Amino acid sequence: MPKEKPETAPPAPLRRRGAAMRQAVLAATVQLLAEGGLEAATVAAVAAAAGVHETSVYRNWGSREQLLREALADYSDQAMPLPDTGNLREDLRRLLAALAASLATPEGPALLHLSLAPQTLETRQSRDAYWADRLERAELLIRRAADRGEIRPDSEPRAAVEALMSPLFARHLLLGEPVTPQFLDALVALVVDGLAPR
Amino acid sequence: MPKEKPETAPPAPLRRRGAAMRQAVLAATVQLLAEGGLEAATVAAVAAAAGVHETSVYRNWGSREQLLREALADYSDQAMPLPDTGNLREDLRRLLAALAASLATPEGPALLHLSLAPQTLETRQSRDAYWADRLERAELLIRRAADRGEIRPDSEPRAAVEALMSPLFARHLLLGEPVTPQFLDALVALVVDGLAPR
DNA sequence: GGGCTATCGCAAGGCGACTTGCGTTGTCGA
DNA sequence: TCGACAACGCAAGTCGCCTTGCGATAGCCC
Repeated sequence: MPKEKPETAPPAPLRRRGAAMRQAVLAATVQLLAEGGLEAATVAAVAAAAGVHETSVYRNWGSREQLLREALADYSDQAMPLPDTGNLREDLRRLLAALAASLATPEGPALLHLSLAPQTLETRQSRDAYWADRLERAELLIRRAADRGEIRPDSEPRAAVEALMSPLFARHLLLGEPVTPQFLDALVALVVDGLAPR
Repeated sequence: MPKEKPETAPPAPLRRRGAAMRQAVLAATVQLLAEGGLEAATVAAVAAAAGVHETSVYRNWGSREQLLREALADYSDQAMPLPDTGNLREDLRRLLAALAASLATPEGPALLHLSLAPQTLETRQSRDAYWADRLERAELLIRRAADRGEIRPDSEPRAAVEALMSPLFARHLLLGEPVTPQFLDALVALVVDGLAPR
């Protein structure tokens, strides 16, 4: 028994079009993704759940990859806060904890895995931009600390950010190890010490 | 014209079996992988190149994933040297440079991508073990430096190793950025400073 | 309200991964 | 040397991803 939004849709339109259809498909995708992970969200399953034909999915998104990408982009964008406590170590701890938490949801690994599937030139560019943006936002924390004189001015924020964030990805993708608070603390301590004035 | 090992194989067996067949398939896999990357190494292509039927591949390896995994494992195992120059910074520089170089070959990304394909419990365990082993070997460099008194004794080698190696993976997998010598230097400098006595 | 067009449903089909049942051939041991 | 059995080839078929051509319809504009 399919759920119906209690809206002004009396007998439910037999054939949804345009934005309504896209919305339905994206919603179905997110739901299947959350329930059964990546492999549950086949195009056929999504189309059936959305009450839409498979062809429409391909016409609107081009491929399964892009469908999942867009569904996840809609869903997980406000996942990286920019704390500003006035203390670099604390800022970094909070940022990384938030990132680790979002990676621990069912959608986190799905987003990661999508990011590394074989790609075309254009999807690869948007992927690169997506992650580069996330790194840049984290760099802000470090630059602010530099402005405060908390760290030495000749440091390389980019290297520090990658040294901090990449291990979280690697633990999920390659090591299969959880990101413990202890590990996070050790990581932050290492990098903050590395940035500190001598 | 197929190459023949100059051995005691007079008219070349029309139907290779056992070890001979496995060898031929693995060799064909590595070659296709190096030539055309992951997507070129389809099961049909590998089987054809090896002069073997597709069915034999599935009977011997179970899946394409495992075939590629085994082919790469055979191929890329002696890729992580353990330098011992007596200087931590130099040791790390060499280790990471070697790792970056091996990731820059056609087989490098293939190995990475295989490592994160959806896995069964057992393949995931062997993958975790594979990478954990590589991290542990790198930890040795840091422990030796600790023994030499080059860094402070209460440091966390594990966090340092992950902070150093993970960015190389992440650049390949998520950022699509090359690992430049400058970046490597900045990374090593950051971590070595973080480990140094105050 | 009637007509037009972009959009959608549908059927058919290709491709690659993977499976299964059966016929065929190597190869090793009696 | 000659079976016998394990190992391979072959054919047919399933499933998921993806494409294409055609007919049907929803929705917007007049």
